[in-house]
Parts: sequence; structure tokens; C-alpha cells
Amino acid sequence: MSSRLKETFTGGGGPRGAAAPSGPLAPAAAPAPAPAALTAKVRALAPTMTRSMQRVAETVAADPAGCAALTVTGLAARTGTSEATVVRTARVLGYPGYRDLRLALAALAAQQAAGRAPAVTADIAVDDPIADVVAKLAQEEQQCLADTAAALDPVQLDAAVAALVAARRVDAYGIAASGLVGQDLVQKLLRIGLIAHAHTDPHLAVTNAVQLRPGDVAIAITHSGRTIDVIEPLRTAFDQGATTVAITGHPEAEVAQYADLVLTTSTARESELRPAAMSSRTSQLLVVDCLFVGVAQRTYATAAPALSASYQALAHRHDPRPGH
Amino acid sequence: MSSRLKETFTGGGGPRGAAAPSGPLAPAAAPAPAPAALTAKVRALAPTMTRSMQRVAETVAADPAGCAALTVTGLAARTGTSEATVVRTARVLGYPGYRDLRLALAALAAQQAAGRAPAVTADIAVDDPIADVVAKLAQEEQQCLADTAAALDPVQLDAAVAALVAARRVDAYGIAASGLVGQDLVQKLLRIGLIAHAHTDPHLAVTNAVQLRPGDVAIAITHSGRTIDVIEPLRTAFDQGATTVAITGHPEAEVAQYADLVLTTSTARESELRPAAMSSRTSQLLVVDCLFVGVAQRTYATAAPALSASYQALAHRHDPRPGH
DNA sequence: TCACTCTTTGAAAGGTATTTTCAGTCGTGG
DNA sequence: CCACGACTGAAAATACCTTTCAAAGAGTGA
Repeated sequence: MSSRLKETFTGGGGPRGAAAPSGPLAPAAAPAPAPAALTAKVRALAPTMTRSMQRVAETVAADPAGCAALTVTGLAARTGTSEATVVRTARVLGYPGYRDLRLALAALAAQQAAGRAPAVTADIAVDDPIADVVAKLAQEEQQCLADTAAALDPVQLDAAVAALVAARRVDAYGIAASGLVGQDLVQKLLRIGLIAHAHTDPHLAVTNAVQLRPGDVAIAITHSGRTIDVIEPLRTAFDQGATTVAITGHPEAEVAQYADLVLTTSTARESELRPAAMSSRTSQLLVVDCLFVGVAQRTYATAAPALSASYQALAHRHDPRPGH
Repeated sequence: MSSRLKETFTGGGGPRGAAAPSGPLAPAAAPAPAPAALTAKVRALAPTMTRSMQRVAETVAADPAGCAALTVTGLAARTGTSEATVVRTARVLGYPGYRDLRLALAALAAQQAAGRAPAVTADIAVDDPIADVVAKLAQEEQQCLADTAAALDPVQLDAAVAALVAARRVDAYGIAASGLVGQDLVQKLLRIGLIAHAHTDPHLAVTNAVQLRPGDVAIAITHSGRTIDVIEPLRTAFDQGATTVAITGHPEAEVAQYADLVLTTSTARESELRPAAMSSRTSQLLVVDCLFVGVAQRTYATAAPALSASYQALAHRHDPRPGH
């Protein structure tokens, strides 16, 4: 009589559970323990469970993330039951054991977290914890990149690249944050052999712009499109017959009047704690990167060796020791 | 000889690591191993790993779902290594042991499955049309932002913000592209009333670093973590007792030795046409933005008026006319 | 080239966590 | 009140994870 059966719960319905809603043949007996379905499964199976097991199941459904961090013993303690009960519950829920339930819980928690993430697009508040700030800033800058990529006109961009490749000399004008973008562009162009200068001093910029000739390129970077200190030198370059490019978030603004080519950056909404400088800079840098890669492509024969040469030249400025 | 040390990888911990608010050695240091950051972390730490560990790390990053189903023994067999190596790899990746890595893998797999297409970006080719270049660059930079946000340690970030708020004076060191990032940070901090300077000249940087005192903050920005020109001034600042912060993609590199706080940026794979400077700059700027917003939050009473005041002061530098 | 040291590695021992067993408890119906 | 079956948890048994340790390998200087 002493049947040596071990406690197995193959999930089978009891003799009376024959209502069998799944149809004549349910081949997908217990296919993949889909994590998302866990809450539903708990509700469905709760009536068939004993009191202790219900406690475990409910705890697990209520706080997947928290429970995923617990061992059997921990969960047993938290629910005021024993390890055996926890394992039994896991079996009823369709997993081979607690270990697998735990993995499913971690997956469920991640899914839930991922699902909630998009809701973070709200403005940054003064009392946001730092982790929210990181998430929101990253989110907004990603959006900004996507917008810029979508809005950027490939024809204008291509024309700008062509002008850069053919240029005898390239000047970039930008003030404050945009000035740094100009410098970034110039640094990159220099590395692949172009002759480029970045100007942040309005007077010097105009003085230099006078030197430009047809075939040269002048690039003005201004988010508002109305920064006089940047417009003036571009206008001078324009008058000199140079090819002029404007990188701006406002293509309808004054700067475009003196620009042969206009590269539009996205205009993200800004808030008190998130000045325009941030998203415009992200946008502008993407445009700058595109220009750089475009030029590098077209001058690959000379750009590739130049890039590796500049890397070699800097090698001795780095401590050679590998790890710590 | 027979040192009784057990194989522990407690991770960072600078020589003086005391600036951390969590105490000399935070027992709960384990900064919530964010699953999304895993791929980024593998890339960042791969260079510091041994060959066998790299095999394990790559296998895990390539197929999180598959590996989550394996036991230590299984994963060891699959990678042709031993259990010990698998555990060591898990430790290096920031988990207490394999069990926790496995949970993270399950979570990551769920996230990937739930999320949209993985969108594996192909390298930019020499003959890609410009529209593809735009799309690929935007995609990669978005990924880079997501990785950085996931990998950034809120505790370290918060500590850095606190240090900045309390600082008498802030110095930032960076060379080339990282130099621009430093200038960007300084520009922002100046706008909300902090006293900050950016240094790109190594000699002047050291000269200035000597002036720093406890309570001051020095920030070094270097992707490789091995740029001598940046490490030297940080070391000087460190020796002077200032609070030192490193923004680097390689937290295991030398710069971290002299940093009380390390803010890790993501390490995207690079290719010939896409130098490291691009993604590292994107990463670094996100960190800088987070620092800025964090400081602005904590000094809101003074920062908000300062921000609008600086905007007012510049108004006359913009052409008032609306459109063209 | 060789000896030496430091690093890397996996086999096996040593611990934990999970699973199973089994006896005690509780509720229920006769 | 007793008999019976379902439920439960303590503890044994097992599976899995972690640590140790010695050997193989890589690097370095003589």
C-alpha cells in the first residue's frame, strides 16, 4: 500500500475539473511559463489552493520584484509558511520548482519596469530623485536624436558634405554651447586632414570671414537662428562668395537668409530645469557627426590613414598599463 | 606566501574612497545590478577579463535568455570553461554570484522580448548613402544614451552633486573632445552661480590644481581613463584633499585611483568611421547634464533666478525680429 | 634559452539553497 | 469520541553554487 509516490503536481485538473475549457485536446500542456500570465494564473488557481499556498501565491503576485530577491527560506518566512509550501505553490503555478518560479518573477518584474518606463517623459521636477533625473534626461535626449534624424534633409546634408570635401578652408561660428559644437566639428575635420577653424570671438570671426573666397565653407551654429554674433560673420562669408551653411533649430529665422544650405535641428520643448542648450546641443552634435562621417566617407583614401595616424601620435599620452 | 585571501571582487574603492556618503566600504554597495546595462558592462569590462572570462561574458551577453536557463555547470560546459570561471565572471560583472547573474539574465531577456526590435546597428560602411549614415548614427547614439543611463550609479552621482553644491571652487580637466565636455559643464555651472573653470592645458591644469583645498571639487573627463594629461591634475587635486570625480568609460583604469567618485560612461563598440570620440562624448554629456540638473535642483532658490537672469542678459545679442 | 614569477584555470572539496520525505496537526463527518 | 484524510512544516536528501588549491600557462629577466 505504501505507494512511493512523490508529491508531484503535474497541473492536471482533478477528476471533477473536467469542464475542460481548453477544448478536446490541449496539446500545450504547460508550454512556456509565460511570466506575464502569472497574475492571471494566480487568480485562476487560487481557489484550488490551500490557505498557505494562497498566501504564497498572493505575495508573489503582489510583489514579483521583491520576491525574486528572496530564497525559498526567505519567502517561506515572509509568508509565514515553510519551504515545502513555497515549492508546492511553485509547482501548482506551473514551474518545475521554486528556482524557475524565481526566474520568472525576475522576468516579470523587468517586464513591468520596462512597461512603465515610457511614462517618464514628464518634466523634471525640483524634487525628483537623481535616478529619475537620469532617466528623464536620457529619454528626452533620445527623443531629440530621433526627431533630428527624422527632420534632417539628406539633400542639404549631402550638399554640405560635398562643399566641405571641396573646400580650401572651413570656418565655423558658434557662441557658448554652440561654440563647443563648432569646436567639436573642427576637431574632427582636422583629424582627417581638412583645414578648419572654430571662432567664438565675434570680431575675430568677422575678421576671418573676410578672408574667405568662393569654394570655402562657412558654418554658423545657432539654435535660435537669431544670434547676431554668429549671423554677422556668416553674412560676411556669404558676401565673400563662400558656401555658407547654417545649423539651426529655426530655419525660418534670420540666419537662413545668409545660408546656402540649412541643416535643421530639432526643437525640443524645454523647461526651467532643462534649458534649450541641452537638447539643441544634442541635435547639433548629431548633425556635426553626420557631416564628419560624410566627409570621411568621401575622402576615405586619405581620411582612414589620417585617423589612425592621429591615434598613433597620441598613444604616448596614455599610460600604457592596462587595468588597475 | 599563502595569503589567505579569498577570491573576492568587491569592485572599485579608491585608496581614499571616504568621500562616498555610504561609508568606507558600503556593505550594500551592490548598486542594483540593472539588467539593461549588462551588454554595456560586458563591453566596458571585457578588456580587464581573462580569455575564459571573456568567453563566458560574451556568451551571456549574446544570448541572455538561453543562458538564464542554464545552471553554473551548464554554462561552464557551454563555454568550455569551469564553474569557477563562470562565478568569477559573474563577480566581475558586479553580481554577488552566479545566482544573481542568472536572475539578471532572465530579467534582461524579458525586457528584450517585451521591448521592440533589438535593432542591431550595422557598422557604417564607406558606401552608405547619407540617409543611412544619419539613421545609423542616431540609432547608435540613442543606444549609447540608454546604456549610460542604465549603467550610471545614482549613489555616486548624488554624491558628486552634493560635492559640487558644497564646493568653493570647481575645476574640470579634459583634453580634445573631452575638453569640450568639460567646458560644457563649466558653462552650465557658471550660469547657476558656481565658480568653475575648465582646463585643457595640462601644465596650467596642474598649476591650478595645486590651489585646490578640501571642499573643492576636481573633475577629470577621459574616456580611456588613461590620459596622462588629465590624470596628473586630478592626482594633484587628490593630493591637495579636494573631492575628485572621474567621468570615464573605463572605471578600472588608472584615473579611478585618484577619484573619490567615479561616474561610468558607456563604452560603445567603435568602428573605423565611427571613432570612440563620438559615443563617449554623447555619454559624457549625459553625465554632465545630470550633474547640472542635480546641482540646479539642490540650489533651486538661487539657480532659477540666475538662469533667467543670464537669459535676459543675452537678449540684446539676438535679433529681435521674429521670422525673416 | 632557461629559470623564475605571476597569472590563469579547472577539479574537487565545501557550503547553501532547493527539493523531498515523513510524521504531526487540524478539521470534518460519522 | 473516534476515524480519516487533507494540510503543514521540520528535517533529511539532493542539487546547485562557491571556494580552495594545485597545476598549467604566460610573461620577464638573466
